[in-house]
Amino acid sequence: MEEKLDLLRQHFEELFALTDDEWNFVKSQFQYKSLKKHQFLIQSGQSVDFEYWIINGLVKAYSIDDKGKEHILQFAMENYWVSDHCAFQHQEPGSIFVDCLEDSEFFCLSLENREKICLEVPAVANFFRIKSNNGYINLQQRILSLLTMTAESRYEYLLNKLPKLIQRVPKKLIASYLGVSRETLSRFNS
Amino acid sequence: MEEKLDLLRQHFEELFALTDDEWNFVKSQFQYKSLKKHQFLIQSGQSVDFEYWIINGLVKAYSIDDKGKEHILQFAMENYWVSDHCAFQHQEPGSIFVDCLEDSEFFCLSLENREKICLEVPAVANFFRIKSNNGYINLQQRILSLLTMTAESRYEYLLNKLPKLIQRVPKKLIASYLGVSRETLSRFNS
DNA sequence: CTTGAAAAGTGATTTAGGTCACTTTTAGCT
DNA sequence: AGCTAAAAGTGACCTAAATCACTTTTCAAG
Repeated sequence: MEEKLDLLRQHFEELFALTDDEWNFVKSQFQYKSLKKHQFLIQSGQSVDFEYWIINGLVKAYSIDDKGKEHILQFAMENYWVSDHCAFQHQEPGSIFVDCLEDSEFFCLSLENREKICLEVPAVANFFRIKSNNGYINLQQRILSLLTMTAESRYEYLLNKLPKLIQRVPKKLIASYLGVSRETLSRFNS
Repeated sequence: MEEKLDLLRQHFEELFALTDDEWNFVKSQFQYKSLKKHQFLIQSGQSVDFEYWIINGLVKAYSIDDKGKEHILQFAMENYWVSDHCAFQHQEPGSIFVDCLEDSEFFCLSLENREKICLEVPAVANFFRIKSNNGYINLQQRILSLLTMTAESRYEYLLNKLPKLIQRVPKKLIASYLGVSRETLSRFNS
């Protein structure tokens, strides 16, 4: 477990250094969780008590529309953060599902503990500030790609940007992430 | 000018209180800017030296595709923050335009000054952390709406969510924000 | 008030991508 | 290795929305 916590410390310290005292306080606020492929991390309708840092593994976050179709909001793997951020932040029942595409391990942070470490340790507040800002930037680019690009060029773009992800994820899920049908995606490129 | 700065202080203090000393330091890091309708705040290809808090007025942030078509990323009015966040954060030439739909006033914050006040005043770091997180949540919802809803229901949704905005903005810009053609939007509801 | 430009509306036509139905391929599990 | 189920490919057809071309309405500036 200590090595896994070290990975998390490294992750924090990519942006801002922490003293040993600060880190010992910070790490005590996380709890560990492990899930097998196909198990759920978050389910629509249930409370969302944590945001999750992924130690290793791969998950998908998605919503299900009225016709039962799944729409992928995010793929998240090792070193990523994932949650139903909206439900988590407002402490209300979630509206999306997150489940494991591979066996996965997580460090879990409650809202209360997140606010505690952010107020106690300014470096952590700054860490989450920069992380959220980067996340915002990524989503803006995804929105622009949805507004400006054809489904085919969004696919090419993703192939370039995250080639490793494409390997690990069935194409029908990629299709759902891109907002295109499985059949149409299958007719792309060659 | 002091009243305008007071508005900014109130904006910060909606989330975290500041001492007078902190505020005096923070406010000294902003500069004022005023633009008339149709003037540009940010232009594609140019450096993006600031992020902007809008004192009053209304702007649109958009990109232009290869066919010259405009795609609206964001409308921003009083109390909103706007920039080409990607270019600003990475200090590289911008790829979007921001121009004024109405006469507008701004407080401008450089990256250097933002980092300075965030490191100096933890409440400010926490302010931007929460703001970015909320922004992230909003963009996730917009992505979901693009993936799951028809153009018509996105329009109805926007009518409910931001009725005041619809009043202030020509419908062809709303269409561009929703990712639908002007003509198609015009055929909706009635 | 007038007038020129921008915005909005509308019909006709085209098209990207969805849906349905079925086949082929691939990947896990005993 | 053999079997089942999921994933991927493919043809035929359909539809939401784009595009094009034009008219009507609204608005702002002299």
